Amino acid sequence: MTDPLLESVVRANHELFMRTSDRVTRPLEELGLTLATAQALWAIDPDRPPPSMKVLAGRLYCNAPNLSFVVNQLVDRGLVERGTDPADRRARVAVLTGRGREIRKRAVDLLLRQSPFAECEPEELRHLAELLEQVLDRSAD
Amino acid sequence: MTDPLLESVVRANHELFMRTSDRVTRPLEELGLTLATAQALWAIDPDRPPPSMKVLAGRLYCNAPNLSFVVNQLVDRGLVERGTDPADRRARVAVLTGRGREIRKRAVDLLLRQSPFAECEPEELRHLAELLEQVLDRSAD
DNA sequence: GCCATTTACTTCGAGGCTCGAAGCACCTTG
DNA sequence: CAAGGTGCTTCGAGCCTCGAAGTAAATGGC
Repeated sequence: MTDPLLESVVRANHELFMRTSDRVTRPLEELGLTLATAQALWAIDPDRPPPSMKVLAGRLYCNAPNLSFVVNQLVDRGLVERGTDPADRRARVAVLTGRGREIRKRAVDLLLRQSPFAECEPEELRHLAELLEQVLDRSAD
Repeated sequence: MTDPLLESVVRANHELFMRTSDRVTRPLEELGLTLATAQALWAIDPDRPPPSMKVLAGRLYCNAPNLSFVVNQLVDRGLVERGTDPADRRARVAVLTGRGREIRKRAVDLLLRQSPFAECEPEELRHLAELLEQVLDRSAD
């Protein structure tokens, strides 16, 4: 009752993720980052309004205490500052510092270059992007 | 210098993995598994000769001590037994027990059903499988 | 055949990640 | 204004991961 095609796709998805993680762990250390902090940094787009803790936790599929822990690491490293949302004074937002923007740029660049997808032709990438985004949209909660 | 298409693909791949992990953690607990032990179990194909610790560690992108720890959990739960490779008596192999085969089947089934890819049309799956396997092969070490 | 080296694995200890429970501050509803 | 809900943090426990060190077996040089 298991679809071999589905199994192949899911396995490939997992393996591509793990392979990238494996390749990237060492170089990230030189930026003072772990995989968890790098992903959190990636999730803070400097060109958009700073996200609240709740929004960030949603993006990273983790819960509030975990996110608090990770953001603390970024704050300790001077990459992020906590702000207060004036519209809802309960909410804290994560704001990138100048150094945060710089390190984020380097971390994302590293993640992309080390990914097996980096060797794809533009045509393949276009195709993959379309298919994967479609799957993501369709499974949106 | 960052390719938006590449970024989109890498991000989608990561997100699909994390979303699956998130959905699957609770149900796996009912099988007595964590994500780490489930992945290890998945990596032991009952229809192939039992893999050595070294081979398993390679498949899971982890190092030897980590794998030892994870396999110990599977042994403690009665899902795996350690054997000795007669061709190289240094090497230990991971052999699924009867219960191991049963739980593995259920765990893999769960992983596939909960994956966002489960909602794909056969045509999409075929397409994705082809593209992703190609990326994997091309980046093989 | 013997000893040094290499390989496969395990144990141990430290540190990072993740989570539930509990508590605080603020918002919202009546 | 009171009661309940929401957003976040702290705390403690458990799991995951890794490097260092140690054991057993295979390999290579002599």
